[in-house]
Amino acid sequence: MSENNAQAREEVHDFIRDIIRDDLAAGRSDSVVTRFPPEPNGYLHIGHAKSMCLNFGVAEEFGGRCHLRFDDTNPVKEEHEFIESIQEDVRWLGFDWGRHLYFASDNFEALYDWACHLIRNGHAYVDDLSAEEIRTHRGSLTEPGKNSPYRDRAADESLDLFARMRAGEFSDGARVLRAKIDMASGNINLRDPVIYRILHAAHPRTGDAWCIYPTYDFAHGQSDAIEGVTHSLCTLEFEDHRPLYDWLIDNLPTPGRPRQYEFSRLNLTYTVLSKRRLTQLVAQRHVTGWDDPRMPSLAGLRRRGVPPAAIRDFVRRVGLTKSDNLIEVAALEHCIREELNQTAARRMAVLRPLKVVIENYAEDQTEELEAANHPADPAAGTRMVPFGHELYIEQADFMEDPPKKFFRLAPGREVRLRYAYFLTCREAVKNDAGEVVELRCTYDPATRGGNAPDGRKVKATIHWVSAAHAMPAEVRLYDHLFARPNPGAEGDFLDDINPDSLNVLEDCRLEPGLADAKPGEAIQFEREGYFCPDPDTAPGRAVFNRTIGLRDTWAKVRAKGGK
RNA sequence: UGGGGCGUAGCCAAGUGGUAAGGCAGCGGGUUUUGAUCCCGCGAUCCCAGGUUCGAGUCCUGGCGCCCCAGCCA
Repeated sequence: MSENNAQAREEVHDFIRDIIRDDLAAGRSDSVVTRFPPEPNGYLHIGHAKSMCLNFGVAEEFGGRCHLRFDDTNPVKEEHEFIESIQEDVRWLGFDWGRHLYFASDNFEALYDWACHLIRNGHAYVDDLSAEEIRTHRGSLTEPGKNSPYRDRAADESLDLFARMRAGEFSDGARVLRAKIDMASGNINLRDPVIYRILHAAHPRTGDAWCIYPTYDFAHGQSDAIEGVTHSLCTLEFEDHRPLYDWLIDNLPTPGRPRQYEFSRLNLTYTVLSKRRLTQLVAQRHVTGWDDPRMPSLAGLRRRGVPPAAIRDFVRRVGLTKSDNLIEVAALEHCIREELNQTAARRMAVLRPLKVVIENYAEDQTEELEAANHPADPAAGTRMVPFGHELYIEQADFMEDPPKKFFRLAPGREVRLRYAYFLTCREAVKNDAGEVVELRCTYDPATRGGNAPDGRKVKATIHWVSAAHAMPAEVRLYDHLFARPNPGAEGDFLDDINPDSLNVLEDCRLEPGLADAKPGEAIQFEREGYFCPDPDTAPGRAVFNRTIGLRDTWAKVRAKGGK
């Protein structure tokens, strides 16, 4: 964490920051104002984190400011729920817009006036063509478009019609306002783009005040200018819009001259990051909601237990360019482990319990053993863990007939119980089905704490929990939501959903101190991974999420045929 | 056959004419009371072909490949 901050303080270099440095040096700007401009039609995801880290990061590095602005120009898709969740997520990621919270809808009146300005100057006209007709007039990628028959109607007539559009005289789609640019342009965005449409829909903020709404192109750059934004940073798909962005600024009496620059969006393997697809996953119940821990949404990552610092670090590491990219989730997972390794307290928890009876440990005896909260950080202190005649260990830590490289418990084998004693397996008790259901073992009282006075070594240390003191819990294990690296690359992305992305373990046994774990608190279950209490936790029902497992080289050895 | 971008290792990514950083993944090895962490070591004819230059990933010319654009979405 402290290391991340130290790195963040070093001067960051990428093409956007180079441009800004140049702008400042050349006097093209004397300050830096950026903005993070979500549309409130869904939850924020890790792709947005890249944009936030850039916009808020740049503002901080250059002593400027970053606004949070909602691009709320399409009432049919936008909802209050999203306005709330987005603010929560931005704060959680660690960013602060101060008093600079804005809405494009705050500018509706100014935008309307500017639209009239355009009409008066012969730069816009009301078109009576239908959506279908406009489309056919637009031409194709290789053929120029045709002028609308209404293109040259008098400014006064357009002004009158536009006022009547606003007054609600026409139905949805009956007319639109178009910028008058060039129907033959190779850039389709310049073929008289629609800048206002009729939408008889209630807006989350302006209610029924309007029935015409500006399009993105007519709201975004102007809002930038009104707010005094100097650098409008967006993703590559808007590169084609920049000539229109500039054209509008050039033809309107805007107070400032914002410049748009584009960078490539983030893509992750085994993940889907388009709002359309994420919305579909939620709506069709493939996940439990936007905050399902398998979702790449910030709400999902938060519930999963991913620390915001890990996300910021990840974004820093993947860099900023204009190249298309598909980053391996392993890179994200590395950042999560790195952060959690430093911050998470250690505890013991048995996920798939196997009962161990210690024959030479008195049935009514109990003792408390000291365990480090973070072996690499003495300042984290220690805690006392109860020990007794019956324990639970991990089923995977015992094999009746172990392969050569298996170091854990087996009949006749001795291992160390972490922070406790050496333990030797004497016998495996089986049920009628032939499954091992209990281990009869003995311990060596001389090895208290985990070291043998005679210098005897063991090849493995395993975790355990006292049966009499254990706290029962449900633990949810997650895997990638998609089974293929690039979901939907061939066919429907829904067909690539991983059927085993969620594995619920209902009968786990936890070290009793875990009853005090706070919601969202990161804890390492030793030898298993990083976990955190889920909000589904209720009195008498503990639920933990596995944020991510520890790296598992044993799994690799096993997979390589070590069997 | 239009317009706009992008091509450096399996995945990201530095490099701005002087002889290919770094991270992730992978593979070896060491330490270890977490098969974790930590530490050490290993990988590139820079999309291709010509050209300019003493010298090219960087400059020029010509190709090839990939991405985005024909919403009254953003």
